[in-house]
Amino acid sequence: MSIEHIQSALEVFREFLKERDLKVTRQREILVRRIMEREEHFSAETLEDRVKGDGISKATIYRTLQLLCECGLVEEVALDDDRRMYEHVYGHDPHDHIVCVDCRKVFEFDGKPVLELQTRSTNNLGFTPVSHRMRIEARCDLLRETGACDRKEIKLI
Amino acid sequence: MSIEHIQSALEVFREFLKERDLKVTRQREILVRRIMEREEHFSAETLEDRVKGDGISKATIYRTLQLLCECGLVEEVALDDDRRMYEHVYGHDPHDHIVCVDCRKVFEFDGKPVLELQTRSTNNLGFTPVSHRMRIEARCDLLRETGACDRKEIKLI
DNA sequence: GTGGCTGCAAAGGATTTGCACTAAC
DNA sequence: GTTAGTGCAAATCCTTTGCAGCCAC
Repeated sequence: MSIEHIQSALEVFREFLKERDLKVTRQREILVRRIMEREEHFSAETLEDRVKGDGISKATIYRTLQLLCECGLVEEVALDDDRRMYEHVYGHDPHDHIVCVDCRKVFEFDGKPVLELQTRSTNNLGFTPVSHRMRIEARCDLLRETGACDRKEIKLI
Repeated sequence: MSIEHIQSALEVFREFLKERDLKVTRQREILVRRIMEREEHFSAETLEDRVKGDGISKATIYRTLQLLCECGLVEEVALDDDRRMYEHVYGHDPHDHIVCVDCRKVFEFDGKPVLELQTRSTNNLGFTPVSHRMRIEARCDLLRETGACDRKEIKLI
């Protein structure tokens, strides 16, 4: 993500904090930068690695992640059943994830069909849709054979 | 679930155990019965409640749940982010879940469209589909207004 | 100066594990 | 009799929390 985009994400977060009478701290700014500068899924632990040397405690990381989710810059993703995983969604198109059961790599695919399905399923039943969480488990064997690998591919952890 | 269905689920489990040279124990049989006799999502903890008085330890519950998932009688469902939730899928049509963000009730909806989407998305990208996990969050306000509530509705926990 | 924020360490809660004993087969 | 299963308690792992001092505003 470009420096300008990171700046504007930071601006969004500052605005959010101001609205709630919360403070813009050194730690919060560093965390936003470190999150935005990489297109990579992360956990509290891997985020801790990214800010190693910046003197930010684990507790602050967890607390800031909550704020970033409420603010909408970050979302929790259903990649792992043992720990919470996150991604920043600032300027991203909606998408969902495929996890390869063999190599554990994570792939993103177009989320519009899922969103349509979400709208249809809920409306038909008398709900107002809010959000969804989805993960497809699959094998990437065919993918590797054909080598037709032009989509976004992200290695988990 | 009728007594005959429970019996046949038990038979499936016994067969699975035999294939792996594992033993059919009192605890395992009781757990299968208690799970099958209710159409209700459950966690290790609520299952512990269901077998209260049968003298089955927490450790055995966790260990048996793993076996039942491998065996295919039970599946983990993405209902809660804080604990593992399960349902038995023996003789059930494929379905996914809507959780109301207000009242936390859980509703099931037809899973065929999601399965089709799973097949399409993975095949297009060169994967072999395995499974998926999905939860839609929504508000059941409209549903309550219209009272058109003829679908399966399950209260969580 | 006030009120929120941070770091630390301790607490919490779900799940797993080591081990001696018990029970299927 | 052999091998796996069980119960118990301890351990593990992720996440949250209490609190005293610190820093943004």
